[in-house]
Amino acid sequence: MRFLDLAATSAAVGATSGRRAKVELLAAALRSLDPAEVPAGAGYLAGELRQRQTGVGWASLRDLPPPAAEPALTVAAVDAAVDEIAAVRGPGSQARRRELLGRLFATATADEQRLLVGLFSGELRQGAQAGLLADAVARAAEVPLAAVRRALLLAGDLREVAVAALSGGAAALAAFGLQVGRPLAPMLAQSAPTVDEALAATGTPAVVDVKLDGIRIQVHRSGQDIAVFTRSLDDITGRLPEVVAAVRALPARELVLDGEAIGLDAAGRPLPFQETSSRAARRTTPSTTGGTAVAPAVLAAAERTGQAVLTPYFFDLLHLDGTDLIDLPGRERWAALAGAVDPSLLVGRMEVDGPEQAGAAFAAAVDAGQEGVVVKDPDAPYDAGRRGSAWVKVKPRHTLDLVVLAVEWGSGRRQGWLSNLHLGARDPRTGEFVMLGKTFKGLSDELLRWQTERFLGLAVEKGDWVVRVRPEQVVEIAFDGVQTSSRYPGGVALRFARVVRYRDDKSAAEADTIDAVRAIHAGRPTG
DNA sequence: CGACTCTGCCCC
DNA sequence: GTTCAGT
DNA sequence: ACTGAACGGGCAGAGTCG
Repeated sequence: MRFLDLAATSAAVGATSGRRAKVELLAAALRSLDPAEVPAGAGYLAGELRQRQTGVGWASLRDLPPPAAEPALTVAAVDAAVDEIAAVRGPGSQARRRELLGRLFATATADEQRLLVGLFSGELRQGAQAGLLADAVARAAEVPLAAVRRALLLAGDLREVAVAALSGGAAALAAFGLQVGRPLAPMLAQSAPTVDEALAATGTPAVVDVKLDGIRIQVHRSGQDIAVFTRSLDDITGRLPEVVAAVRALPARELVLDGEAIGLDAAGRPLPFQETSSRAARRTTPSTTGGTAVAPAVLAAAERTGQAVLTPYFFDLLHLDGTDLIDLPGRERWAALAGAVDPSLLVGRMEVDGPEQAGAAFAAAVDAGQEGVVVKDPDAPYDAGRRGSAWVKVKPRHTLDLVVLAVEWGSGRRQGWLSNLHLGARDPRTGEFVMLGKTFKGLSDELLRWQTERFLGLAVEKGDWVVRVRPEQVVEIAFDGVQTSSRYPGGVALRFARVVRYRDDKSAAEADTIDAVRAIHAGRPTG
C-alpha cells in the first residue's frame, strides 16, 4: 500500500468530527493494507510507530528538507526506514540518525511529511487513537467489537490484535486470553473530590484502600520466571529486584498481581515520589560491569549509596495457579489475594458501611503520609484498561492565590488563544514574584477567551511563544503538593497545578507567599 | 573530564 | 498525571 | 460513558561539545 494513501486517510480522519465516519475511513484503509503491512499500517492509523523508541523527538523534527513533489513511499518502505533509524546507536549516532531521517523526509510529499511528523513526535492529533482503531478493526474484519476490545486489553498490543482479527477473525481473537507473563491493561480509577462523593459512585458497603504514591506494578510469576510491568506495560523487571525477590518467596506457582512499589524511610513512612521515582528509573549502575547481574547490582548499589529500597504492596490478584480471577467480584479476588500473599505485602484496606468510616480511613491514610485512598465497589470485576466508577480515588487538595507572570500561546484547538499560565508566589522580602510552575488545566473555552484579552492588555513583551505580563492578575490554583525543583528559582514547584478561578477581588500584593509554599513543602512525607 | 541537550508508547 | 470538549 | 487533546514537573541515560 502507498504511504500516501495512509496519509490521506489520516488527514480525512482529522477533518472528520463524527466518530462513526472516522471508523469508516479507518476500516477502509485497514482493508486495503497488504497482510504483511498490517502490523505497521494499523499502528500508523492509530498514530503509533511499530518501533517503541526511535531516538527521534521534537528537536530532531525542527529542520526538515523540502517535501518531494511525487509520492514514492510504501508502508513497508517507511517501516524499514524507521527500523534503521531506531537501530542507530553509539558515538556518531546523532549525525547518522539525522542523515537517515533527512533522507526519509526528502522522499515524502507534504502530506506524507505531516503524517511522519505526527508518528515520530507521538502527537498525530487526528482524533483517533488505539481505542477508535479497535472499532475500525472490528468493522474491517467483521467481528464483534467486544471481542476486539477484550483482546486489545488482554494482549496490550494493537498490532497483534489487528493481525489476528484481519487474518483469523473471531476465532483468532478468542485465543487472546489472560496469559501469565504477558501484561494486560491495568484497571484505572476515577477521581472524586471527597470520600462522600466517591462512596456515592461505588455504593455501599465499599472497601477503602490506601493509595500509595509510587510506581504501579503488575507482577507475573510462572514458576521461577518473574516479570514486573509498569502501567504502560513496559518490562521493568531488571530495575526492581526487591519486588522479584518478594514474589519469589511466595508459595504460589502462578500469579498475576496488581500493586504499587514505593520507597520507605527507616520509620516505614513513604518517601517523596521523586525518591521512589529516582530508584525505579535506574537501570544500571556505574559499578555494573558485564550486565549479566544487573538486578543484584542495582540493589547493592542502592543500599550502598543510601538510595531508597522499594517495597511492593499489592491490592489485587488477577490469576492464581491456573485460574483467571478477573471476572470475579472484587471481594473474591481479594480473598484469594489474602490467601496467596504475606499480610505485610498487602495494601492497607478497610471495609466500610458509610461515609463516617470512609472519612476516618481517608484521614488515617493522609496522616500516615500516604497520597490518599481508593474507594472500591466489592462486587465489581477487574475491568482491564477501564476508568469506571468501580474504583474512585480521593486525594487531599491544596489551593493558593498566585500571580500570573506570563502566558504561552496555545496550539491545536487552543491555537490563537493564550493558554499556559506561568505562576508566581509573592516574595515578601523583595516584593518580586517567584515562579513555581505552569498550568493550562481547568480553563473552559470561555475562560480562554477572557484571559487572552485580559493578558494582551497586561502584556509588556509579546513574543511568538511567550507573552510576558505585568504581575497583577491573581488566580486561585489547586494542586496536589509541592516538590523539590532544580528548574525554578525558589527550588520548589507545584505538582498537578490547575486553575480554580480568577480572583478579581484580590491584588497581587495580597497573593500567597513563597513562604506559604515552602511550609507545604516542609510538611510533605519525610520532608 | 564536566556541562549541556535531547529523549522517553518515562513515571506521576 | 487533571481537566475540558465532543460524540 | 467514553475518547481525545490540551499540556504540567522530574527523573536517568545517551550522546555531544568544549
